[in-house]
Amino acid sequence: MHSGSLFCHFKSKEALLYEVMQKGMRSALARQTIVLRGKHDSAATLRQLIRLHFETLLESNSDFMWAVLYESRALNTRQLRLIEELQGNYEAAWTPVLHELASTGCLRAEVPLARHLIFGSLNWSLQWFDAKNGASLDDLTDAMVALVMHDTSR
Amino acid sequence: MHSGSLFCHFKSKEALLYEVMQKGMRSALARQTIVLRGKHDSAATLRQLIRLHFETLLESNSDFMWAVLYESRALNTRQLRLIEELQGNYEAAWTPVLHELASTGCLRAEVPLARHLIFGSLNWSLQWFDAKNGASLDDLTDAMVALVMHDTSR
Amino acid sequence: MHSGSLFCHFKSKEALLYEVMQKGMRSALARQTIVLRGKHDSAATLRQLIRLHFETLLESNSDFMWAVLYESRALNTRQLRLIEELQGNYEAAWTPVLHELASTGCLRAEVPLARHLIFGSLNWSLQWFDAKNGASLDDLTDAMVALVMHDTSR
Amino acid sequence: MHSGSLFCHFKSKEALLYEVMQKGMRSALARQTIVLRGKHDSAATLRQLIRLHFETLLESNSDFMWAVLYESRALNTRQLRLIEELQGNYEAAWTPVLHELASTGCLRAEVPLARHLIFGSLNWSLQWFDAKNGASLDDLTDAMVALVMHDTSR
DNA sequence: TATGAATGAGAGTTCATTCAT
DNA sequence: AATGAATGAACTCTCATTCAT
Repeated sequence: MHSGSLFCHFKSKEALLYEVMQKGMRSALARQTIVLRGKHDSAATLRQLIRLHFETLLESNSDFMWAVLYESRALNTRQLRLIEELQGNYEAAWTPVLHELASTGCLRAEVPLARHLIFGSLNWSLQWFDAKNGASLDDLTDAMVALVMHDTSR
Repeated sequence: MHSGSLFCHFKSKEALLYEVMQKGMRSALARQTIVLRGKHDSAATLRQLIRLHFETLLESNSDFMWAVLYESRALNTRQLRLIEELQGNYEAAWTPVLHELASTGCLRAEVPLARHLIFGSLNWSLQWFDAKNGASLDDLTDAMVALVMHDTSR
Repeated sequence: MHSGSLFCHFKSKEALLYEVMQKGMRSALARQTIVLRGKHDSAATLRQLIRLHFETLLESNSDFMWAVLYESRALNTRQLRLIEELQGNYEAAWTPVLHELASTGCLRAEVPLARHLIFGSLNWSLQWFDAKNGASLDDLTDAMVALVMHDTSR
Repeated sequence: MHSGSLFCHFKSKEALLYEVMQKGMRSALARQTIVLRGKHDSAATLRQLIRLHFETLLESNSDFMWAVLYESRALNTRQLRLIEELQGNYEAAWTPVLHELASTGCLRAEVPLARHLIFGSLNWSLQWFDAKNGASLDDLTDAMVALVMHDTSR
């Protein structure tokens, strides 16, 4: 692409960034909503949310999450507020699931902090995950579930 | 500071960044080494490592970690290699502790992935932690330990 | 009009500008020539020239004069020379009329300077005249004649 | 001067333009105020105002007037409003002088229109005046006074 | 002939760096 | 060592022009 071509389609670089982030977040929210509509026990739901979030972060068409997580400072105040609202809604949907797991002892940390810590684990994968070699998204999901889901069977 | 003064002390902005990152990482490594020298069971050691890492990330004199985690792309290849080596050493020191915890069933995920996921939880706190209100570093440490350390008493 | 359509009709934006300026100036010259052909005393002729020039400047189909007066720098040398020649012819036609008025004492300034000053008064109206409210072109013409035509009746 | 140097001294090209226009207009207003303070008959005052305005337009350090008259569209709304206020004050100061001359029959056109037409004559000199050859500012002043000041002695 | 996405030269701006003081 | 004006490479953006449809 050449220097001026961007501006046929977007008013500014900022506008492109905003569009990408916003469209991406709406799509991620929509996919997450579908998962949450399915009737499953909360442990299965958490596994699905984790798996979906890894997809949202790491699949080839998911560059927007890098922008959402690391380029927000390039937005203006109004744009930032909307993106943060979308992120807020996305993360808020995890809270009831986490509460249910906490109530049954599967999750052993205060929910608000646990949510931050869990999203940290997931989001940080953008920094080190390499699709070419090493673990698959299923491996990651298994590891994450094993890491934070406590056993209550005994 | 005035615009030209930086260059009395550093060859370039890149050199300053490198100096800050390198000094910070060496100091973090030194403090971590002291913790690891103490004789404790691995559960207590992990708690101390977590607590120390939160300090390294979040205390007022710890801006260097933000640079290490988010500004590495501004370094040249040689500098980057050394910083990554220091980070590698820092994180590698956790591996034996995690292995010991895994062997006793306290840690229920494959160690290499678990380490990445745990560092993700911790490092991500830079994005949301606010010293002014909310949790303390002790709260964070408690939550993190509760989240990933499994109960083996029963 | 759409962005590419202009170039079906003109080689360049400059060519369009030149066409508009040139056509407009030729038409203005033609109308002025008709006025000058009529047999009138020089005072009446000046009034007609002034009135016609206000029309040429300010009527709705007269945007070309704005281009002639303020956009000439966008032309190339050859184009500029022709437009300036047309302007020169247009203004030169006033000289005999002004000389006759000067000879009878109706005009009290050296003709070459007077011509510049008079065209200044007229041309400047493009900057402040508002057809919607305020004076009419007749009002402007009356004011201009009253301003510069001296009384010789006494 | 090189491409970036401007921005050591001004926030933007717009800010430079505004500074130049504003400083220039304030200085022109100050000089005009001094002239108006002197006690003279209105004919002499008008001559002084005309002479001073030609200086303001045409002397070597007077490029700001070109900006005020032809580059205002490059300002933002707030800046434009202040510059137009300064211009308005500058031109308003002529009104009492013109009224006095109109009342004695020296000026034979309605004052508001006469003021516009007179400023047109003067301002237009920027388009054609050449200091190197031809008339002096005194010549211009004489011509302008002769053009519009009517004789009441007879 | 008309369209509108793509082009690229040029303008405006930023910022790390240099340099005279 | 400290200063801050000047530099120039790189970036964002505009707009006249081209071109495939």
